[in-house]
Amino acid sequence: MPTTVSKELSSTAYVVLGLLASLGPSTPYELKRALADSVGFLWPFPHSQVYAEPRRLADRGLVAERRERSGRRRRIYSITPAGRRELLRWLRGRAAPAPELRDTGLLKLFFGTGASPEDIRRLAKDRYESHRDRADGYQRQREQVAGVADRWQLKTIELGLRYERTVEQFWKDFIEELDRDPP
Amino acid sequence: MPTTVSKELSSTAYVVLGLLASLGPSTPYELKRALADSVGFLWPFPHSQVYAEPRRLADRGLVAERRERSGRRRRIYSITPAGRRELLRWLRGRAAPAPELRDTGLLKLFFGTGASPEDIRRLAKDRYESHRDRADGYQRQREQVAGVADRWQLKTIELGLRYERTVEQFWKDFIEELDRDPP
DNA sequence: CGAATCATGTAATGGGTTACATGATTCA
DNA sequence: TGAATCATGTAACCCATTACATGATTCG
Repeated sequence: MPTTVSKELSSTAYVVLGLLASLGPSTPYELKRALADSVGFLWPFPHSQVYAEPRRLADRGLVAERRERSGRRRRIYSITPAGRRELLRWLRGRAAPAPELRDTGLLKLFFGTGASPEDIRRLAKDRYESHRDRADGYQRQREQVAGVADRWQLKTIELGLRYERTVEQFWKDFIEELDRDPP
Repeated sequence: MPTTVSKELSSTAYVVLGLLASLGPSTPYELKRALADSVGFLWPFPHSQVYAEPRRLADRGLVAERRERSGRRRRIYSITPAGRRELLRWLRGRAAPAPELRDTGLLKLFFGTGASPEDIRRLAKDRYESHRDRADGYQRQREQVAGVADRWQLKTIELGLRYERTVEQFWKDFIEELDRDPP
């Protein structure tokens, strides 16, 4: 059971480590819940991962696994000292280059010459509404957690909000441009 | 060799289809080049994929493969009528929900309570510069391709630019906030 | 008490990333 | 002509997604 870290862990792994560090010992299901109403908006993953990832981390000695003694015998994971060290090391290290946009709506626009003007218009409208709704969602979320979340977490929500508003505005402007200057 | 599409293709697949549709018959390496200076900023993938993906598409009958007769016998791919139909179908369909942020810098900020104030400051500075440089890159790219790219492609670059400026501004504001109100 | 829904997990598949490898060309 | 760099490809591994499955609980 080597505690040496062969290569950089996945971001999902750090999410799990981070959650375990702040929640204390947790079952996979508790991780899933915590994910849903905290980092989930930033780094979501399906619930199968909250079973797989802690197991991988346990193999590296970064979390410890024990079982309930009672009926269900659920697995309970807790972060180890080595896990805390690794989390901190990651936190202090340089962030990987920011990801590209990877927005399928934009991708469609890029190949838009193949589509009809109505298709483009539908796409724009669809994207506009979708980002507007998400921005509204962030705004509500920010109000809801204003009391409980810490300063840094609030900041991340703020960037989410700014991002969605930017994209919303982009599609809005684009629609108006289409009206002024139809293709 | 069934031309029926069992399930939705990956976005990477549509990038390849779209490129083949606009470039005409191409070798994997030509695809790689085209990717690098067009959609690459939107949907990048490593060059191993420009070999793997056309093969997958060929299995579905969406592209045709032939080999050079000369020395290298390189593979040359071209989009088939079925491929064009599929590309168009995708273009006209609803876009998948926009992706989450998935920004590792933001992720570190989220777990920032574990780090020291200096760590946070370093992170902010690093992210600020990185997004600023990328925004500058988009601006140059927009000027360079202003003549050749079509209207929709220019639009996608514009969103890239707006996005990067938004994030740049976020980290800039954040740094100033840290100065005003140190943690 | 029966049906939803929540809770809890495993299996299979496939795509993406990384690493490995080796021809060709260019150009100092 | 030798060293970079470009061109071209394959292999292996890992992780994420999807689908499958079945206990528990709630609640009408």
